[in-house]
Amino acid sequence: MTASDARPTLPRHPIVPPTSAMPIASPSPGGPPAASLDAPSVVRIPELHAHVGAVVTVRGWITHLRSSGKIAFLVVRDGLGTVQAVLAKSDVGPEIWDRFAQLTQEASVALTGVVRADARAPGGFELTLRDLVVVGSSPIDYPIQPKEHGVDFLMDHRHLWLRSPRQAAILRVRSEIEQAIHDFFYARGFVRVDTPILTAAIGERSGLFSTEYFDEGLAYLAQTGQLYGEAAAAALGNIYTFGPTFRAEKSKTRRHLTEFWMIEPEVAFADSADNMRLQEDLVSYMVERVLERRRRELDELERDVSRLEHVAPPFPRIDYSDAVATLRQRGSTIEWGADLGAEDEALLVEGADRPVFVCNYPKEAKAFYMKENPADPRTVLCNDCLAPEGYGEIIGGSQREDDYDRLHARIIAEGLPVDAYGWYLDLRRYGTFVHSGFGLGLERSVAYICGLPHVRETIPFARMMNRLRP
RNA sequence: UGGGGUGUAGCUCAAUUGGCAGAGCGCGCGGCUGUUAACCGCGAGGUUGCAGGUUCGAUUCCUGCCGCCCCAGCCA
Repeated sequence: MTASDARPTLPRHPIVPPTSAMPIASPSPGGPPAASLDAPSVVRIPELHAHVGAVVTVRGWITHLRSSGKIAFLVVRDGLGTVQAVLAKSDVGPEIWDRFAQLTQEASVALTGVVRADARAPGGFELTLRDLVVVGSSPIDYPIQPKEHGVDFLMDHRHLWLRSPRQAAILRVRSEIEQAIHDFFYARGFVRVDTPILTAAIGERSGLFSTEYFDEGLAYLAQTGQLYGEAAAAALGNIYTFGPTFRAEKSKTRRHLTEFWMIEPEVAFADSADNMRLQEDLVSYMVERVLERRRRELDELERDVSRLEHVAPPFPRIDYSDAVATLRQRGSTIEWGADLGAEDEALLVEGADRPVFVCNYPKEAKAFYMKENPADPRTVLCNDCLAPEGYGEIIGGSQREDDYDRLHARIIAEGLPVDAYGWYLDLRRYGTFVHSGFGLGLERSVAYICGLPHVRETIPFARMMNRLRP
């Protein structure tokens, strides 16, 4: 089975403007923002520049307070941006001045004032206050200060940590990547298929979470939607799944979560080479979208974007056997047949300016459903996609075994319960077809693109061995 | 699960050979009309992770346990 070399191009026209904050229409039904003190329009902070000279209201949370006797500064965050407001005692009278004195970090407020361009203000614009209303007060013990904190403390206060600019930037990039993935597949005619989270024992065999399931015994939280995706590919041609997945492995590393999000495309009549082309196109598009639309967030994260700008097809392809030879030359003690260790992966990708494919691993190192390599039956038709800068595996993919007898034999050889795989084997009985797919780890991809040291910051509320709350 | 590290004020961290428990930030009070993690003065704030041992005396040395971090394995 060969694939066309022609690659469909994605539509370049953005679906939404490439800004970090969408313009929000004025809630006043009368039309354009009014500059009247009687009816100040509510404005989102990124839009303030369009209201210079007008009286507007900004609603948000206090992030910082500074007072200098008769003049005061407060910084407010509305979720889309931050702006400094200035309060002069002589301008507002004692009542509002007293209200300022009672403000605390993270109190929610409505600030009304005149928008002014001022070089002394962070961001270039500020609000000269005329009125200040406390919407929700905040006790003085808000735990997160504008200073360094330890990771454990921050994770314990994750529900509040999210409010910090860095964390908000990460979540914006994550959302952009998710949207880019949907747009990528939609443009190529893929159908999104949602696969079950509660399953009977099936799929890969390492740690599974279980729960009681009525009279059916134990149900397991899905580790992959792939097998279901294969069934859907025979119905729809090109599909992808996008959802949470669960691993009860006792992994404590910067690359592991017990609950993470995975994108699993499955393509009918695609071989392993087609599969890798799809992977490099997808990863490149994700990076491109973030570079194009989330520059501000990458700046906030101090990401070295030059490390992302070369990410484009084709990615280098290294055969597993060649990789082992290269690694041994560079001093690794790896033996043919073993999976690549983290150190080996780093060594292989060293100096690469884009992700690298390692192809066709030994059969013993990989899952039962991967298709035997006709050119070297010791190996299977598969690939890992290794991100540079030490981020490691962000994708694992393979061509699937489409021969009934071989698949049946592999299930037996692995000691898996054949009964449970009856429906999966059916896919090879009723019109078997060459097909391939892969699993892309969302959190690892976000960590790579954002340049983060640990996946725990790439998801709003990380689930790890020792972390179930908040 | 294995290897390495770490645990002291709300937070981030000091504490000499085993000898009075400290600083910065935050918080309270006072001062200051352009601050940028503002600044200046005063003040409150401690079961030194837990249990035991050595010692005249333990934050410091020893044993056990617990939490967390990093690395490895499993994987995305």
